[in-house]
Amino acid sequence: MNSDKQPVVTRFAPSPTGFLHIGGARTALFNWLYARSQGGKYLLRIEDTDRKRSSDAAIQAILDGLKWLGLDWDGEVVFQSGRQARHAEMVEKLLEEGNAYRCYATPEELKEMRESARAQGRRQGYDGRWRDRDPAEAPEGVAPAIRLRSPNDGETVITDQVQGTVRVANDELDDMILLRGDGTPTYMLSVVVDDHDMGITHVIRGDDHLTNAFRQTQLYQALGWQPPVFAHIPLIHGPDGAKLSKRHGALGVEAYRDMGYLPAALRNYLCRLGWGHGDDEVFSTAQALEWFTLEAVGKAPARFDFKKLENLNGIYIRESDDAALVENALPFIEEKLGRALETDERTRLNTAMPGLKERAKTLVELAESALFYFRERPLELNEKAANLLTGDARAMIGQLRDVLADATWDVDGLEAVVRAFADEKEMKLGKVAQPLRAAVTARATSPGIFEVLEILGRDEALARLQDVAP
RNA sequence: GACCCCUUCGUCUAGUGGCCUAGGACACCGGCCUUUCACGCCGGCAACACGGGUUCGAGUCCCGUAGGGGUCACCA
Repeated sequence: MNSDKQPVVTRFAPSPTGFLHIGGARTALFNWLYARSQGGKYLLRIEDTDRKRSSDAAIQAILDGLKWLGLDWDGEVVFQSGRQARHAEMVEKLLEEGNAYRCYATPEELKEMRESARAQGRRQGYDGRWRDRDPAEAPEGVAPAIRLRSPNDGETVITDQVQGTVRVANDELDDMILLRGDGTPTYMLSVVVDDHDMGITHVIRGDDHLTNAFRQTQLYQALGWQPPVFAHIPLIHGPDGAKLSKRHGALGVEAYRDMGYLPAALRNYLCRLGWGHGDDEVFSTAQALEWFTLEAVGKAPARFDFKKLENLNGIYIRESDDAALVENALPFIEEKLGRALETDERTRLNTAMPGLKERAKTLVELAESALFYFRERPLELNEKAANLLTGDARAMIGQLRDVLADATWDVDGLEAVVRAFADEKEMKLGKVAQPLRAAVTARATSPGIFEVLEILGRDEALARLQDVAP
């Protein structure tokens, strides 16, 4: 597909003003998928040009989030803040060639400009008042910003891999600031210079950047550089249909981790948001790698649906192997329990896992449902369990305990005894099994009760029965 | 407001002019299985925003309308 061209290089370029939110995670995923599927490189660049709004904690959260998601990047992380000299150098070149100019307009002036433009219903933006003005007229003591002298005629066209051909009239675009009055580079300048210097061939990002792409294209042209291939992917929206952002309901990926979602499930789900491969719903990352193309990315924004993620996560949990699930669920269990699990308890957890994982959609649910195995007697009954253990039921449990004491302690042996007991009492199995479950697990739902009894062990199980018997 | 983008079941989507009386998945509602809850299986509900064209034929192409979204900083 790309055989006669240079190798693909993509990048994910978050600004460290907060955690890695779900939209960013998907952008990273798509960049990663595209680069990896093309045999190219996927780089990471932290856009910390605005030092005031950036934080080390945010940088760490982003790195951690990407690692947790399994989106490993090539090479060293590039910090944009470390490249300011290079950015300024390019502006110098632009200035020399007459493609940029100094602008002495004050913030107040600019504000006025915007307000009157809005009032008159005109395009908002800088009016170019210093574009051709003699620098000799520069006011005293004002540090100028440097603006790009962008074309006023014609149009700028982008051939976007997702959005198609998009064009805008050049007079819609004002002269953007490249270097602030204090000499620091703006985002527009930095991205272009960095993407160029890093050899980025494909810029895949949220389509909230689509309009930026026009300005950036003009900058590329002024610099005499070949613009990268653009692919603006639609945003992820919240349930209300509005852009999901840090200040609008978006959660950091660590929140998904804490809610007990598996990285593989989240990757799979994110793939299905805006991209698809026919009717395929559940597929591995390896398969996504085989199938992924930018062409198949849709143009319409998608809403985030927790129910579907949850369903997918349940599938991944069921398909996970027991040992891995023990590792993954352990932190959740220990946190709820308030203590670490002993070695033999971990073994028990592993043994119980097939029954547990069948009915959990998240690691949190999995942990919750496993707790009864490790709680200490006497168990605190939840409401439903308490309702099950009526006076009659407790009396029955007392008798059942005695017959159970002589049972062969495995699933078959236990089931045989309980069924015989129910027959003898002329009770339906459920009438016996439910109180039994309540007594042993302190809940009304659990894995198969005979399996639970076996895993719990004779002594512990009988003691728990004794606890609720009259 | 200006510019740009979008529009198939509640949600994610398949669909690239005839295979569509529109398919799948999640959710929802029934049923089966069953010691509970899940799982699994079976069945059901449910959509081409609207209006004009083009065409023998339109969910698919064109135009318009409506609705939604994004962007308009010396933020990124």
